Amino acid sequence: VVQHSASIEDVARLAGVSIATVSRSLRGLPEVAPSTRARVLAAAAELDYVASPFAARLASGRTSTVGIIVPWLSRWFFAEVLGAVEAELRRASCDLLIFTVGNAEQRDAFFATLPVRKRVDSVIVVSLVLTEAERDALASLRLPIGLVGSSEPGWASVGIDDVAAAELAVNHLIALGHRRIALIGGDTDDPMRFTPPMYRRNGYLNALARAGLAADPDLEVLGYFTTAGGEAAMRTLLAQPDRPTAVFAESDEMAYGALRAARRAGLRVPEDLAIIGFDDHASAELLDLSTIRQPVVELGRRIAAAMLAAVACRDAATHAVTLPTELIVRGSTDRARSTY
Amino acid sequence: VVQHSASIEDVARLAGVSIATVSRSLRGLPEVAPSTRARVLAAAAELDYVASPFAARLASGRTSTVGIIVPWLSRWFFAEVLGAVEAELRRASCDLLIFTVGNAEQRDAFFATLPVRKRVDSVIVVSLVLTEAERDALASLRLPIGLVGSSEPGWASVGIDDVAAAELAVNHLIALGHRRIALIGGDTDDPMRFTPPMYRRNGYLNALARAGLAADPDLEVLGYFTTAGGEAAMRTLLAQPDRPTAVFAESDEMAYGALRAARRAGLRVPEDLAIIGFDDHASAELLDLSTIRQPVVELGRRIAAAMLAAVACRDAATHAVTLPTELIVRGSTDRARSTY
DNA sequence: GTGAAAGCGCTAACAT
DNA sequence: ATGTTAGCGCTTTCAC
Repeated sequence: VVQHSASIEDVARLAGVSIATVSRSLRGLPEVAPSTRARVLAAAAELDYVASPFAARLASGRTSTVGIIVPWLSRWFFAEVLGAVEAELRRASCDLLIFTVGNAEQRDAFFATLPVRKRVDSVIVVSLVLTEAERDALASLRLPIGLVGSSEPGWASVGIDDVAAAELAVNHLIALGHRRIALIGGDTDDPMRFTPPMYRRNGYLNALARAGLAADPDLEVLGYFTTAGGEAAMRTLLAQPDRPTAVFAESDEMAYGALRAARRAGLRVPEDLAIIGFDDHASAELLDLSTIRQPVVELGRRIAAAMLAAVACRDAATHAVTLPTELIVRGSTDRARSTY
Repeated sequence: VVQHSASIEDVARLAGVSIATVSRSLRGLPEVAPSTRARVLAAAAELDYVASPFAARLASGRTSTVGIIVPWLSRWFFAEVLGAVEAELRRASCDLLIFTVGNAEQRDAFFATLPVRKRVDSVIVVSLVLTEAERDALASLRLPIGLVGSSEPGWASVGIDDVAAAELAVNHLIALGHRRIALIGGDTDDPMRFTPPMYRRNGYLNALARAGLAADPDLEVLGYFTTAGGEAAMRTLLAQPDRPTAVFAESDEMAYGALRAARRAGLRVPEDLAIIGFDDHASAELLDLSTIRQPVVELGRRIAAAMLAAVACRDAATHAVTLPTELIVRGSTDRARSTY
């Protein structure tokens, strides 16, 4: 005989109370006599009782789970955010449901069918610029929505100031005396529409303008946010007659590719070519790459907390929070800071 | 008025059938007339109906979710496995519940309370060597269990042959003529007990023995599976009077640290010091690091498929699958293979 | 402070 | 092939 695990009725019987009292005691509701609660807790412990979450969810209408939509799981930034979100939710014993939408097909499928329906009570969207249709689709859920890396009136969001951060990076290059500064970026017309490329490019252009430097379209090359793409982009840049002396890559991974291309071309970094990235990815210190650090874990923690709060109070949590970034100078832009 | 989303009754009414028929039609059960099914499907589409998973789970007793226990989310290997598992489960419209147990406290809490109880119908454990108590705790769930990176009689598992793979790496160094070969490893006595350190160290020792080389305890240093740890370990090794000429690091991330320490010490790689890692981590190619490639995505895909199969048929899926690894020779051991 | 009872929205056994 | 009905295991009013 398969031993059926204890139900609320078993606990009620053992404690000599009704199931309503068991429910109230176990959830810590106020209107229970301390002595009763103690008896119930003891009975529950003795029977090794855990409530069935599905029964509770069905009865209460609350799902105690939040959905999170991410482009990928295995890229550093997303894995880091996800870890922070998971940790924060676990503390509130809330479940996390992950949806990866790494390509257009998955993304369209997600917004067409909205597989979160009837199974989460809030949703977090990471690093996606939403189309109007997508925004409407999410809004139709009538659930609290939290954005990481973008913002929307009426919805909670956390992010960094990508424009200002990119300016910080490019200003650093300018301060070092560079005048021909290239950009290795993402596709601002990408149908997948991630947020960073648009903003970081704007920061790049702002910094140039402010320094009175002309923006040269030849110095903007796509790196597609991959190391291989960054390498190809760098090769393209180095093939030009009037080479840049410095490069701002919109992500560290693209910067790694740029570093490699530079090394393969026999250029010294930073003497012949200065390179700065963006993220402060795990390997950036190792590769002695200057970069912009963003508080990745904090982004995840904050948005998770905001969603928990939003579900708790029906109002709440529609703030847009901007977290600070930091310029990290290493050897790829400044020989004096080199760790070698 | 908040518009309550459609329930199965609404669909039944609109289609002019009973709720049982709706349920059968929507789940694709065989005993429904094609014309009836069409009417139901049309009604469901019109009402934009989605079934409540919680009601279905409560009624059926199946949870359609698998739990996965991982040490961390943000390390490359785990993120990669997780992504593969998620993709495979999503295709079967199965949910994934993640539990990170990155430190002893979390790990103990997990096995003490077993928060998967009543909420998953199978569980995957990634890269943990289970204590007897932990194994018993999991067994007490009476659920299909799947292991990645270890194995257990009666449970499904996928992994690589860590011993053989480590031998492959060390044999490569031996073939290049090295005689003093160091090991940068994980702690085999670590209370967290991850699987790789034990096996990979055994492979290292086997290879030495087979080549008639004496194992020198001074050449074994802990790198704790981090880049910083690997760097510290390498420094320790380089400080010795009779330096090693080659190093096998049990992970690429430790190898990165070793590379850095070597560079800082002014040593040429591979001429003065050959370094080989393990994983074929995303940055390994970039850093021109020789390594052992393991089929990370396939590990995840396989174990997920095994769990789905195990839940479908009550028997099934207790196989231990070993996937092949591959020696990747790059410039860190063999100048001729250098990409620079 | 506690209990009785009516659901929550499905599935599955049984009846037709 | 379809309908009826009894749960699944909780939460939550409403009485007491």
